[in-house]
Amino acid sequence: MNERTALTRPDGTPVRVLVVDDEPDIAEVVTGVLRYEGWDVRTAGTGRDAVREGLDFRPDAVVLDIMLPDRDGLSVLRELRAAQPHVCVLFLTARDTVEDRVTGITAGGDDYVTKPFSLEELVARLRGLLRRAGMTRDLAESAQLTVGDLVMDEDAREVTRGGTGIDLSPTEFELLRCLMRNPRRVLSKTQLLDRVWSYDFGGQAHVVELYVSYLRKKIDAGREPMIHTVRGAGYVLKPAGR
Amino acid sequence: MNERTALTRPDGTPVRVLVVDDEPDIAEVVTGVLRYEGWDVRTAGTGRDAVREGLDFRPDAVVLDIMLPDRDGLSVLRELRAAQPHVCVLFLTARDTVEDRVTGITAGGDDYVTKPFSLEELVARLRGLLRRAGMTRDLAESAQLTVGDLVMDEDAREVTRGGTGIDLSPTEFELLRCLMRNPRRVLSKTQLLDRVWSYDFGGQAHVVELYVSYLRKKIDAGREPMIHTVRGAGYVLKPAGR
DNA sequence: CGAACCTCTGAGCGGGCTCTGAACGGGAGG
DNA sequence: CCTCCCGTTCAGAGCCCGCTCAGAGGTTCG
Repeated sequence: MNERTALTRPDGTPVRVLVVDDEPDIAEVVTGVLRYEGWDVRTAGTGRDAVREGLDFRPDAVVLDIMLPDRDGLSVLRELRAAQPHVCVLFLTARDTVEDRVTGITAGGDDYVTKPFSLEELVARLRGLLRRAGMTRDLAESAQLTVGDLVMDEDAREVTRGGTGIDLSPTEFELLRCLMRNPRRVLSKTQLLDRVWSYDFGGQAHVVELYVSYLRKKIDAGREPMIHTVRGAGYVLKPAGR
Repeated sequence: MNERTALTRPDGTPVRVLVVDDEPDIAEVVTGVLRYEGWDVRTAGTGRDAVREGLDFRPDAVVLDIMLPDRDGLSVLRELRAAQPHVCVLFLTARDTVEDRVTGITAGGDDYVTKPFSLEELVARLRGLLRRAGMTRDLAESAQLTVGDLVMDEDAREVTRGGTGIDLSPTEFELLRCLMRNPRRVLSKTQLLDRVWSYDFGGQAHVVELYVSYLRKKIDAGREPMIHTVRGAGYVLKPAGR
């Protein structure tokens, strides 16, 4: 469990998420990372199971693959919504099915990520959904991350240090978000690779080093460093000075 | 929820809307976007259900398909008005039924949109109806949107920046409205497609880029830019300078 | 019936982004 | 002090993303 982001429902119990995907590998890895976030997770591999679990489990949010073996993800959503009108949905889609199948969905506050996705992004999107739907306890829970004088606004996709803006590329942004959500905790290159890069990325840990180097140039440039190397272990982000 | 447009009734409770359409996809997507606006929404698929829900739910406004499987939308309206004389109605009509069926409706204060419609326009029309009917709490709730020195008068369909008028085509206007209602928040091309373009639009996200380009020429021309590209994420509208 | 406008498609271009490979430097341990 | 290895950084290739132009069809309006 990690207390840093203990995201709970208004009644204090953990947020409930139902994960629906027919590929066991994906279902497992998504379930794992959400459990790690401290949420209450159940899994379904078919549309039928999804509906059954939905009625029983009453989740706050559903991670739903659009392509299911037995039926269409959108019809599953309709059925779930009939019982729980306000449930949040994060769709998983293959790249080529994005345009035609997801029409209208993001307008209703729901969202989607395309396979292959990064876990960091999936979690961020899901947190965003829950926050905007007002399903979390902490109403002050804003889209703002702060570590020392470093501030990230996730909605505006803006990062500032000491008030001055910093431009980041998508990968740099994702990497920094991961570090900022785990301040003072050493993250290994493998962990960062698993969270920030897509699960089908075949590359080496060397890329992490490279992007840390990029980040340092933009964030620590001239100032007191916040990103620290722990030799043989990984990287840490700490407020400057301490 | 989005605090930016928390539109509430005089007693502070959310505005109530009844959505009546027999096509599940349309009912779903309309319901979704209205819930996203923070309103209290119920759905009916037939005229009979609509009347029953209307008597029970007592909505402030009704989104009503004129062509229903069991009965005529206008007769449904008559029945609803018998119980609630002042309820607002936004009709959904097919293009070819506009002339004969909806004549006189707008004179009574109600409004209509033709299928296929854009969600941005539907929401705007509905907001307009409620505002003019005095059903919203905030009477200062004007038809005016302001971001920096950029001002949009939704009723007059006029846009000015720094006092000088700007001519926009219908799509450009709708796109800008969407951006102005979400200042400082990055909107993805998919989100913009879903909100600004009709739900049956099969096209690619490339169109959004094109129209953003048009908007920039008219709004940012020569001045300090307000529309910003966030690579890999989407577009943001911000007051100039920040 | 013609003209102006609007919307969308397609193609080309420019540049940012991501990753590979290699060289360099410094720490740790022998 | 030397060596190995880990980490850093540079340079560059390729790709993808976003911007823009030109033009075809459709619609509206005079």
